[in-house]
Amino acid sequence: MLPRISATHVSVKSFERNRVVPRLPSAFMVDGYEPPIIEAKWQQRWAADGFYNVENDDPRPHWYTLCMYPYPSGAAHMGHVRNYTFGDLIVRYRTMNGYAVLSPMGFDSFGLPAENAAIKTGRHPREFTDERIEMLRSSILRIGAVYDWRRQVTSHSAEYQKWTQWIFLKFLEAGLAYRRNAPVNWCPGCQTVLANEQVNADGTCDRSGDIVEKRDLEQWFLKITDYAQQLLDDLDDLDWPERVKIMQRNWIGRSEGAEFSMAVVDASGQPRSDGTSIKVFTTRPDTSFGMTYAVMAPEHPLVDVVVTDDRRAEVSAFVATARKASDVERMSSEGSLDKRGVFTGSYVLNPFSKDPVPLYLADYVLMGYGTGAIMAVPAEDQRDWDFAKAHDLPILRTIQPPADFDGEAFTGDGLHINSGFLDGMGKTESIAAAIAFLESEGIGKGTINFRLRDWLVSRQRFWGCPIPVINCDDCGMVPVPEADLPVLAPDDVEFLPTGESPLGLHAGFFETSCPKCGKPAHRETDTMDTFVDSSWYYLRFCDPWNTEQPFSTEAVNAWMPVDQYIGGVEHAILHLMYARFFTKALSDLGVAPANLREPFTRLFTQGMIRLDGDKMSKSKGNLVAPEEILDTDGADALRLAHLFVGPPQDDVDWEGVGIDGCSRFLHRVWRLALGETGSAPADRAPNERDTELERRTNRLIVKVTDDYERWAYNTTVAAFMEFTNELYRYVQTDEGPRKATLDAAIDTLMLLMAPMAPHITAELQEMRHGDDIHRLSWPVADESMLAVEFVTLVVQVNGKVRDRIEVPAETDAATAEAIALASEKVQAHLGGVPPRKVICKPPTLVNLVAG
RNA sequence: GUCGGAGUGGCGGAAUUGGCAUACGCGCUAGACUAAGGAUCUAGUGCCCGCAAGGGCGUGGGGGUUCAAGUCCCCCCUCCGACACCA
Repeated sequence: MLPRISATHVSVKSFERNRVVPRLPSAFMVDGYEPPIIEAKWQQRWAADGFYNVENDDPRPHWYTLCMYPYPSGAAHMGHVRNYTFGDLIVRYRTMNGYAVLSPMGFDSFGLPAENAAIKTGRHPREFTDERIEMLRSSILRIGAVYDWRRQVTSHSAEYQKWTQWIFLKFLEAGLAYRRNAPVNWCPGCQTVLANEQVNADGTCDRSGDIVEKRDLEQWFLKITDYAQQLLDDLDDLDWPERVKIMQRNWIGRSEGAEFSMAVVDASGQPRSDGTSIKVFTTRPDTSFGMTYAVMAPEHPLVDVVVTDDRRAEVSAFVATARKASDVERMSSEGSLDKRGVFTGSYVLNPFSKDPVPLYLADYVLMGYGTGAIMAVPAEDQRDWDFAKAHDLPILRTIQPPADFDGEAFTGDGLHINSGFLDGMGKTESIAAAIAFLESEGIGKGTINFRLRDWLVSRQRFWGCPIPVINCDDCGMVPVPEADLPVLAPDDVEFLPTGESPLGLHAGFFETSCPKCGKPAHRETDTMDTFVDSSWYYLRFCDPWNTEQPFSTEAVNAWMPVDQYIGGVEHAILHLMYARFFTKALSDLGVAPANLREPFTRLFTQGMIRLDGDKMSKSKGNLVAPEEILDTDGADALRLAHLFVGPPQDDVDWEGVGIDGCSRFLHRVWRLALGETGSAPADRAPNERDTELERRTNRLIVKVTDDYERWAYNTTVAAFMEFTNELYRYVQTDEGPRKATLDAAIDTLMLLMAPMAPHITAELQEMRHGDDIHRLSWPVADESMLAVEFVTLVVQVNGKVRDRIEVPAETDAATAEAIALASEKVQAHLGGVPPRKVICKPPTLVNLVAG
């Protein structure tokens, strides 16, 4: 019987035509291991028997394993294979350890590719998406991963959209969702707004190549900044990779400082009649005496007020340029700082020195951070230094730099000078004193600033979840009543290559009536960022059948928080931050349980797959398709290869993934388990060699269990190979194997390998014993068999290994020293002189320090 | 620029707590089986000197701590990733 292999790989015609050697299972002719056949068999059985479907009231202890739900891009690629291999082995391992494991799968099914395809082909994105979901689903099945498919969630389904919109309305009601004008990326070629990820690094449009501009448009935001401090604080308790936590901390960007107002004055220090002042934020209020000018962002609302008439023309020109400038131009103007700022003609009064200092506009000050204006202290800030040099502004040191300091701005700590009442103080002390001064003067206070901005969630797109709001000329913005949810995008739409969302052009969707007054009104045509969908899907998995609410608190309590979340490190910031924000907000709104403050207890971020150093992706055209390997070497070999290639968190180069070695190993296991290698087993009392193998078997249980717990899967596979090599030697000895010993060794190996190579172990277990390996319990080592009888005593002279001696494991220090000194090799290196010092770590090491 | 991660044989990597560097696999070499081998089995394989016994060197580079350093400390180099004017 031939294994089922797709015709293109074995047909003689294709062989001759392509002159390519077809990829055949390396050893299928010599043993009965035919992965495509047994894998299909077991996958069908797992799908049919529902063993991995779990109920919320399952009496076993609960465990929730989740892989980040994928965007349905078609057949699975190697990144999926890697991700789901990790997830699946945990599901199977935890199940064998007696847990009820929730392992759901769903699809992040809104997004641009489907919409772009619709524009290209005219097909509705839903059709396209549903098709892709089926492709991905079936190729995930072929990896052998098991899920509770009853719980599948797709973000474009009507039910899911209904609850996404319901949650949005809750946020709106609570003031967590709001609308305001914001600058967005506008592509003049496509006549539409672009998401940041659609803008290339050089500031051009991903699709048309036009230079993207900034435009002000009404946009929807979610108030994640309300949670900035909590999002920062709660990171500490999460069992997450440290680098992800660091990235999140940096993204939140908390900084302590002070905020204070300065009166706008003329050159002589006379305040304006309207009493205008500007507010600045600084982290270094202690350096205020060194402020020799101040700067506002070009977008600052007071620009028009403070600019003097003689400067107006120049300032207006500067503001216009700065606003129009793309990010590219802003960056390329580096080095020409004189052109990146302009004097307003006004001054502000330095409240510390009481001196008037010039007020500038410069594009290095951002409206979106702090107050949009700064005090400039060139002596202690390098950007201010550079700007001061370019504009011939004075520089006054307020901190004494060390004698050997040869830099420009000095940002370190030191004693204050030229600083009035702060003179002689260090940094910490003077910051406190400066804040106290601002407060006593009533012009400022200590404040905390975050870099984190509110989350812009509106997208001018069709293929996303519509924002459930109606705009009425009389009533303004009116939420869609809950009974009318979900608001769904229409089916009969035309996709034009203009880039404009078809929702606004579709009268049936756009034209509606106001739920409040009943007059004609218009639907909101913006849809939500797909990150909104992925911010709560893990909650829906707990209760996917609920038609009354997005999920019940009981169901969520049964599983949340996720015990193990697995995904790519590319989501380290946005997705994980948004999901954490949603969990906290839903908890505060009473939708999620009050005590659920974090969604993901443990996070694992896997490395990327590269090909010759490049990130493997469809757009780069360097994909290695898993299908071919699944058709030949099989899913188990592919899974093992992914696990064996290196530590799970590291990036891997596809070249290094050794399928052949893993396939060969599985064939070896197959032949061993079915007695196709070595001498016939005998029934006998255990001899020394048998007992040693039993000890090794028990040690393997300990080693592998430990490895599973600490994600050291590459060394687990190595241990399996090592053990199998040992068994080969064992069965090939003259006296042959002892049946009971060999069977126990192989049975144990099967159990330990089952989560990683689920098909072959299931098949062999069934052939050997007629039962189902995945329903058996994880093995426990026999403590009495873990002892080691003999160990190698390493003898060093001056730290260099000079001899190795087998000694009983219970050898004590004195004996070890005596044995070491008795070694001829050691004596030769000591040169007959007794050692000056002896370090003894019995029973494995003695280091003799020569005199 | 700032922050983070990494650098070990020809290659992927192992060494969990400062204690035998290079487990396991790939590749390569030799042998066995064979009509044949891109199958299978067995053995060898860090580099240098040496017939061998043995010796020397060796974890990006330089210094240090220690009886002992891939592992700890300081400086430097290279590569990768994230954020990029955040006051």
